[in-house]
Amino acid sequence: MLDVIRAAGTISRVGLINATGFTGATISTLVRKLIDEGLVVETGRAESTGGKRRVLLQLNHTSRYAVGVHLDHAGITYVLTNLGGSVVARLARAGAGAEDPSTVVARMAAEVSALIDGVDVERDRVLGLGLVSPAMRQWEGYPLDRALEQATGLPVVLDNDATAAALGEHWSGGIGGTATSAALYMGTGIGAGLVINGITYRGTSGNAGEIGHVCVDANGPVCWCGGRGCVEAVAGPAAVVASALAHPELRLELKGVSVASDFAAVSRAARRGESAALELLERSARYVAVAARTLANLMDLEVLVLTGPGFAIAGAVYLPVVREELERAFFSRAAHPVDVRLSRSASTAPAIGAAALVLQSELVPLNEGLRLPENLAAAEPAPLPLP
Amino acid sequence: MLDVIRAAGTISRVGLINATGFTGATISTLVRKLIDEGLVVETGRAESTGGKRRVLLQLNHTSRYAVGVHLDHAGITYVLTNLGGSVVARLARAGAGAEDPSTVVARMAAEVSALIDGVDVERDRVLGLGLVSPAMRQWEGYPLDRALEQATGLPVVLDNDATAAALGEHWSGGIGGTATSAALYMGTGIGAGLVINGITYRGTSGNAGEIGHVCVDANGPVCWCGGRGCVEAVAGPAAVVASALAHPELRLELKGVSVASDFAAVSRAARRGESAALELLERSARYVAVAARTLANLMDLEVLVLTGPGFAIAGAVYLPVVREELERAFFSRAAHPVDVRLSRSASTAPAIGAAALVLQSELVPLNEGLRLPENLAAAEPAPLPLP
DNA sequence: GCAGATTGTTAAGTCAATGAAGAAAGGAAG
DNA sequence: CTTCCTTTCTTCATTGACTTAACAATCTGC
Repeated sequence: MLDVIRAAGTISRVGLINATGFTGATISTLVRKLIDEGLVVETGRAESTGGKRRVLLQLNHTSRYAVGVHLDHAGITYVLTNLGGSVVARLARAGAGAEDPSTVVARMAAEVSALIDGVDVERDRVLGLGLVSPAMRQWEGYPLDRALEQATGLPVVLDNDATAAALGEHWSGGIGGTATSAALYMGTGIGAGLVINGITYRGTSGNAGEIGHVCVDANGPVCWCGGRGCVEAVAGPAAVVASALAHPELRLELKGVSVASDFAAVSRAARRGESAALELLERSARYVAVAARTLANLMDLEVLVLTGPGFAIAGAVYLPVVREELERAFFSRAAHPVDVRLSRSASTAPAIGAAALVLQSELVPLNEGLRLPENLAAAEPAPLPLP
Repeated sequence: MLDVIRAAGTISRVGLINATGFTGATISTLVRKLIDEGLVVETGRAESTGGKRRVLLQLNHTSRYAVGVHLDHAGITYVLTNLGGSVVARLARAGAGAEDPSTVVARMAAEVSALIDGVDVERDRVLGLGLVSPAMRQWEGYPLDRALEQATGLPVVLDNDATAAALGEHWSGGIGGTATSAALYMGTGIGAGLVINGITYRGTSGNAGEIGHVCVDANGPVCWCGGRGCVEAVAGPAAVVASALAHPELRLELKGVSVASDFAAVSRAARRGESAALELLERSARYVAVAARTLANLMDLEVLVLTGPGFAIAGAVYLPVVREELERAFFSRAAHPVDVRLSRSASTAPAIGAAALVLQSELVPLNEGLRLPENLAAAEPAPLPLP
């Protein structure tokens, strides 16, 4: 319901009737409830279609907020977004380093407070805190979400970068009401987040969208995952950096500090016009494009967004290549195109996506999503034969 | 609800409470309704867990039936299945050939009647007719489903082979209650059907699961779809047959009659021990396995079933190769394995799947499935500024 | 045979959504 | 301006799915 209003931007009650299939009566009461809660406002009138003019509705963007946190090796990024997913405050601080978990949590809580107070948003308008973090090194077993919940007093939602980014694009990226979209995320590796009918698809063990290990060359080099020719091994950021280091003409300031910073260095070199660097990126782009086509064919995608720090810096190289591949070879292109776009906020996508997770989880009732996994095989005692 | 009973095989009311999350009261009334309708029967008691013993429930397999029809170039296959998806009658007849659509429909109606009457099943216990057919040549525009509905007096459901086969395996293949499963279907080409949480995923334009055009070699030969190195172009049945025809040692009785029969000939040769034929199939299997890994990684699959006429005859070659690939290189194998199996009824899978479509559509209420695609962008007149 | 545990049913209440009826707002023809 | 029609939006009684609470029915163990 809210998702439909969000997708449309501006819509009337009659528009909602058509979009949702509910009856006028239902829409009427539902909309009034949303208006009473302050989530929706009436913003104007449409031209008449022969009778009474329609009243137009919009999300009340300033009625609720969400905090998104991207915890990474390099640093911690905080954003505060409004109901529309727009960033209203931003903060970047040092990463966790070797600090003690509880110390970091305390610091994060303080920094979140600073973020919220800095723009004078009332605390009770903040719905919660979304957190995106890589599989954390020595934090094994530490209940990060519980601790943060305690320390900040906000509900905490956890997820991975690609899934969060996909939801962030769905929520705020102007994707509209498309049924199936995906976000290609390039950070240290390559991942994909999948959004189907407005809800994220995570798969059996939360690893859906592992596009990094899609095979693009059955006879290619062996990947650490056990397969051959995975995109990540052939064309991921680490592979690009490795090629650059091995390249005779490319003696950049690559010191193997981190994959992310070295990949950025290669991208800068390409932008400066160094053809060797550009070639490396274009080669990578061709493989990534092939993996994107594979994904689009399997899921019958409508929208694909390139996002994450990797595409923030090198998106200009990748976008045309991926777009061309899908225009030329997407299987269902006769039925519909795949809209390939570059995120407008690729570098902060994880943090924004983390905030979107909160908006989604707090505002979309469960029954509008997919049902919970059914815990079958519930202990059943042995059956006895009938008398 | 019915799906949970089906998945469990035998389950008590308390088991249903745990599996569905509903309360005892709800289960009680719901189960009584199902028993009154004859869909479910009480079949025994479980051992006590300290108090009253649980009453065990099962689907009443003989209470309802469904007809599945596979309309193909080679012939028409009919099956009648019971509520459990087991075949109780089977019929194979000549294909449509160049006959007039209305003639074929009349013949099909007669053959369906013969099928049902042959095993003395009451007509009103037959829920409907599922139909699987390839994109039909000159039948363009003919309302096949409506005509069949008229001629047989049964509700008709249409779908494609791979999707139907996947649902058939989900319903009757002993897959149980797994959340995500897929069927790899090999007929004239290669396709995949996806079942997520018991409902089929079709994608934006009904083309989801187009695994035939997953890329397994970014530098491979150009496929008719526009891409390079698609599995179907590199290792599909047609590619295997083409290699066999070009092979110097393999002068089989291949006359290029049809891909299906020629692929079967190659498979028979391999089974006879002709090493050249076996090598061709094993090469194909390696590529198919790689595509299967790609699919499993993207969807985070739990179960993958090989089915369709292609695997019916050559499954023994493909199964171990696919299984090995997924055991060795499936990304999430640490979290859970992918159960790869060969369908027990691979050759009739489309027909059985067609029947399963009926069981699903007639018995699983809409609200338990995914919601309908929302037709957004409903004509909205131009907005006027606020006064 | 009785206490305590467990299973299953019934009855009353809640909540989301609906259909039917009407109120409110506008346009067009006289 | 009045009358009539269309369209939008609301109100209200009803339905259906589900829940809580109380109770009835079985079974085990002592």
